[in-house]
Amino acid sequence: MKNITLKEIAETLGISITTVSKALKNYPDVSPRTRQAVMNLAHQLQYTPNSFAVNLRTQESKTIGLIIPEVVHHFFSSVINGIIAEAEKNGYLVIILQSNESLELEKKQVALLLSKRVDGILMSLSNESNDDEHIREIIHKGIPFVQFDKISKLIHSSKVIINDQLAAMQAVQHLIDNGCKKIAHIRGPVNPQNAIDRFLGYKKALEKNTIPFDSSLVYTCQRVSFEEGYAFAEQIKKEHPDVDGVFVITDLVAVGVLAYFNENQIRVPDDVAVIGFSNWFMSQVITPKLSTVDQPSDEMGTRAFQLLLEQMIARRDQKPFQAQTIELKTAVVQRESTRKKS
Amino acid sequence: MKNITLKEIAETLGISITTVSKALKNYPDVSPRTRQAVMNLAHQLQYTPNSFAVNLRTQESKTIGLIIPEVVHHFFSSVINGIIAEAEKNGYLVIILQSNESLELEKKQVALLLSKRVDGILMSLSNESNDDEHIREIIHKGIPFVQFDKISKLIHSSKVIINDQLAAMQAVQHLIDNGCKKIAHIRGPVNPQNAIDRFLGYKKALEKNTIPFDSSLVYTCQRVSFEEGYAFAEQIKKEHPDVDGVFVITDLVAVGVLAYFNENQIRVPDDVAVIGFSNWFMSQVITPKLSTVDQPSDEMGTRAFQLLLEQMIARRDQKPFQAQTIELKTAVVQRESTRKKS
DNA sequence: CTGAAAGCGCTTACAG
DNA sequence: CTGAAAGCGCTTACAG
Repeated sequence: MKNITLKEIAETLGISITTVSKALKNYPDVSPRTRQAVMNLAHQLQYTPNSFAVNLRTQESKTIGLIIPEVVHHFFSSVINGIIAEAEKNGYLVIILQSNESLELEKKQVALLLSKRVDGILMSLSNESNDDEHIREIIHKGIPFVQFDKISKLIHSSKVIINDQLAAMQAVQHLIDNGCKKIAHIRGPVNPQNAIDRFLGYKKALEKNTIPFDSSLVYTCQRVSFEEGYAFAEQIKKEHPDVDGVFVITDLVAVGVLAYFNENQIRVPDDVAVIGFSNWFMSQVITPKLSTVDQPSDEMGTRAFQLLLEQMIARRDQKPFQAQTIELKTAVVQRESTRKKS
Repeated sequence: MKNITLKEIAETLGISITTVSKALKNYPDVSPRTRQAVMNLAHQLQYTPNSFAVNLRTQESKTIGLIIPEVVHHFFSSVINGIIAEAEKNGYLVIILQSNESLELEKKQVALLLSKRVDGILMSLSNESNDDEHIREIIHKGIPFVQFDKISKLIHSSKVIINDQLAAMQAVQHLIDNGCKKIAHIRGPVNPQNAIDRFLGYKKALEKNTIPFDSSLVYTCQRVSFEEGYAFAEQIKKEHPDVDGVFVITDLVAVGVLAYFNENQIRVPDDVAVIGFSNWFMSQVITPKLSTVDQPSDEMGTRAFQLLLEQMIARRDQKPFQAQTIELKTAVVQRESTRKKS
């Protein structure tokens, strides 16, 4: 089936393409009669503008790119949800790419989006990202760009984040308030800023409560998986049988910890209390229900898109734009895994 | 930063745009020297073709659209994963839209993708979809189209599915083999084909085992949520205290059922066995671990894209194309929620 | 081997 | 109020 063009409408009506175009776009300098005739015919023929031509003419595609480490991930899929909803509301479509936590893939994907000439890019960094060249390229090209969740502090751009350090401090304080004396931390990989910040929050909380920091109580994930949680739980119990609290980088890993404890008759929270991070759905349905730090994922997506939109508009209108950082609120959610009998 | 165009390369080199274009695309009728010079300069200037112009010229965008009921959903997010990986491998980008199980939104999204002139559309129907007009529009326009998972039998297109009826039969047979005599079914909404088929599979399994079908044992979800599972579990126990097995439309709902049973000292599987569907990640970490039907989600995405690609290629080459249906294998996964002591 | 020209389908500054 | 024309940046059939 052929697509209708302005030309066909113009020919049918015996007027010029220019006038048809103007009528359709409600330019004021078209007579009401002509406008009406054009509108009617366009509607009747179900005319839709050829977006390829519009893109070329206007130099925008009303499409943005999103690069995210993983899609099958409760937190990230919720962020995606927020982004695509907000984008659609504003007439934008979203191309989603998954970096799989690989810097190499991430670089390729940035190049891909750049060559596709998306109007803007939203990004959460992969764990391997310690090299910023590809990101600087985005900014250097003047493409609107917003980082969220896993960001690089070294890149000057808009950001939507939480205060990971504070949130982690509160989580660990929560363990301490529940009577924990010897707290292990299963941290994320070495690169990501949020893993670093959560680790620093853990340290600070100990310090504040004059609990000595012991680096042998810190376990570092590579892939941030359920399996690692399980394995580290075992290792913790072997190496430090007297650990009575564990603060875990994210819920998925914490669930692995619980699985090991459950299977080995280690009572949670009585023997060891466990707190996760991110408030994944599964945390409220497992046994025992996992205490965690709630992090507004949907809102993170929404706000990230809004920030990007502001920047895209400023760019189109050739107005200056100030990068902004939005910090979202978090909250400790107490469930069974930390509720010690007192 | 301005983008480099063919024109600039041509002017710098003192040759024509035509020749630059041909050199870059490795046309044979360009002298090696010229080609080399063009290649060098293009590389040096980091030339990337303006995809807007290429799209307009070639009438394709190397972009496909995906409409899916929900993103924050273990099964669907895994399918997305399969799709975007396979698409990227083949040089395609994916625009993702979420219908939120709303027919109205779904229709808008189809129109949006059509007006964006994506090269193809991949779709899993919303629960409300009983009206096919918007889908027929896709096919009528000649846009390559593949349905997966939640399909309409009435639409003639390529499809990637599982045999829901058979899979459900096997799940219920599994309950029967484990000694269940009175089996309830928490089914999906009335519209979706897979909810209908799973229900039919349930009926068939009963029939085959000469267990009388009792419609009061069938409970119908509206939103297919954890909460509904919880509520129906309670209702089942009130209305039919002697039910000893429940087959649930999907794991998320089954987890709700387990939650109610756990909280009310109803022992699973000893008092009631429970089997879900789809093999969500959380099913293996809850207590008791949920038996379910495994459904290859990643592969479903991969195959759906492959089918779409075949059709896109056939269209480009003006070759005929036969719609195909791929049926993927499923398997009952036994875990704790059905392992009765015998 | 090279290049002038047409054309993809729009938008918009400009002339009348 | 209407329209001819230029131009966005490519690709490709065609001529030389």
